Amino acid sequence: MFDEIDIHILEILQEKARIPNAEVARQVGMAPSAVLERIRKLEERGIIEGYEVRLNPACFHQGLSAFVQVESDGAATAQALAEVPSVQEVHQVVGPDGFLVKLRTADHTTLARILGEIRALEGVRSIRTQVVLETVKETRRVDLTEHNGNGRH
Amino acid sequence: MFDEIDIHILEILQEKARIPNAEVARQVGMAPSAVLERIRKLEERGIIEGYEVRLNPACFHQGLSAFVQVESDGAATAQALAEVPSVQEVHQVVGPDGFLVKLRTADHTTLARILGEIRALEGVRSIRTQVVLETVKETRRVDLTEHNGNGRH
DNA sequence: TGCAAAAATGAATAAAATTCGTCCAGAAAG
DNA sequence: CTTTCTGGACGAATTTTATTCATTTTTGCA
Repeated sequence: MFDEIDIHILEILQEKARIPNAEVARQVGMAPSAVLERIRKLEERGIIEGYEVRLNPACFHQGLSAFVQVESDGAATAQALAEVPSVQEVHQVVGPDGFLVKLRTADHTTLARILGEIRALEGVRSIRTQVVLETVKETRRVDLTEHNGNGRH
Repeated sequence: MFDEIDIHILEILQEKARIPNAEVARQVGMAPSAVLERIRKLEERGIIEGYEVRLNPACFHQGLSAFVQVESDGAATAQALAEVPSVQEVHQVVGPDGFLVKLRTADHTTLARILGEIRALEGVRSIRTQVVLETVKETRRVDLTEHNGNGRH
């Protein structure tokens, strides 16, 4: 599905996505047009899903994170959870009808309100909340180092 | 710290970060040079932390997610957890010396191995694992809609 | 080996990034 | 009430990129 040059390109983009294509070409030692072609194909194949800006949450009154274990009747709840503002992630986990929800709010007051909303959702039996004191690591990077050379998919 | 034009710019970049600056300028109805200036200042102030490519984890043998509750002696463990490959997030949570770890692996076999590694870390008393069956929502976007107009910080 | 498909190249052109002198509006100072 | 100062925004000029495409090179495979 991709070779070591693609991996190299992806590493560069993973480091700094808003970089000119010509600069990527320089770093991988290829013509800009060839690199452009490769990137386009990576996008077409869905290997690259998109490009995003990483914002500092604290600058937008979103400094408080929490995880909520939601025990619920069924999968219908997932959609409702996903639509709650401040909810960033909803994962269905193996076990007793559980969802794990990650959310971001401004402060404890807002958190309390959001938790109230979640508890009131149709089908929610109980919730257990874990407030984040400090985030030690938070990345979404994919480890590409082990993909050098092979790359079948 | 930023005004409604900055918000507009950030919304555009949040949607699609690898977009030409000239196009952003068009959308906000300003000169490209002015938009460039604003984006640079947002970067300098740390409001924009960076730009990243979003890759499809399934294409890189990272299709299985799990959350691990780690009960540990102290904060020293956090760093060790953060350094484990596959660990994407480490959060210190309020409660009995707990860390919440999010990780990504290829399959159950690899997961089992990683869990073994974590259990063996210095200071780790016990772990509880929740395997993700399905991820319903997963975003890192900041909700900018309520920041229109004010923007003090 | 040799063919066909895929990928890379390099040149040409259109578009974008970047720089910078100028201008304007609001704030602060006189 | 004017003057001065300051921060943005503008837009022209220049450098750099993006993009296209015809041509060449490489690759996979019969």
